[in-house]
Amino acid sequence: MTLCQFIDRAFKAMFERYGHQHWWPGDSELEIAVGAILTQNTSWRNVERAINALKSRNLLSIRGLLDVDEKTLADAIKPAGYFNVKAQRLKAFIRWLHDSGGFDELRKLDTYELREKLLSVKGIGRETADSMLLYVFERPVFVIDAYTRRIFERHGLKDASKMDYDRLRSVIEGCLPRNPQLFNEYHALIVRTGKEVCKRSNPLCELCPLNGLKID
DNA sequence: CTCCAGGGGGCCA
DNA sequence: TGGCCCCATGGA
Repeated sequence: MTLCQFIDRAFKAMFERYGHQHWWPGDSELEIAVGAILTQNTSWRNVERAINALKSRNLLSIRGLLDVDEKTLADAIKPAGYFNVKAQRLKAFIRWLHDSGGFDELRKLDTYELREKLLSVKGIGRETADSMLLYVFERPVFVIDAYTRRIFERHGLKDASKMDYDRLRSVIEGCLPRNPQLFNEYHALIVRTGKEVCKRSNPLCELCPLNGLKID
């Protein structure tokens, strides 16, 4: 099957298996954005602990993150790992967010400009920027992560795991209508499928809902 | 014990 | 550009 056929059928297969994922888990724009930074190369379970710690210390607000010193912040987010770099990244992000006038002001920018601005913040790379664009700002951006690369590679897209981020993103986006709701559900289903059955340690993926789907 | 998890920056050829 | 190393906790 073609790449676009695979993309279409894969979504249907994953959705039939797992249903609506209700992403991004988080009660506010800020919580989603903070979670996007904290989850860099880190299990979501550990991120939840760090977010809960931030909440219990009343730090999960723009004011709170702006005022807290980096060492205190690092101590609070310890369970998420890389706590020193992530404390730096959160501080850099929150300063930028504040200086930019907050989420409401940033929403006025077009997607391209907003993406460039996000990428200019130290500690926000392409995946983190795209996660925020999709799940905070509801823009039709397809998030590429390790699960996405692995699944596409396994199902016949050669070198998907090595392909340039933006190239893979545009290839996939080219097969889909620019619908933020669809992109939201699609990425969430990929992560769900990756966690559930298509792990790196389980290349056979016998229970994978995508079994039998192959790109030519 | 080892491997991995919803990456990104710095450095160097 | 592309490869390598560093960051760090907690579960399997």
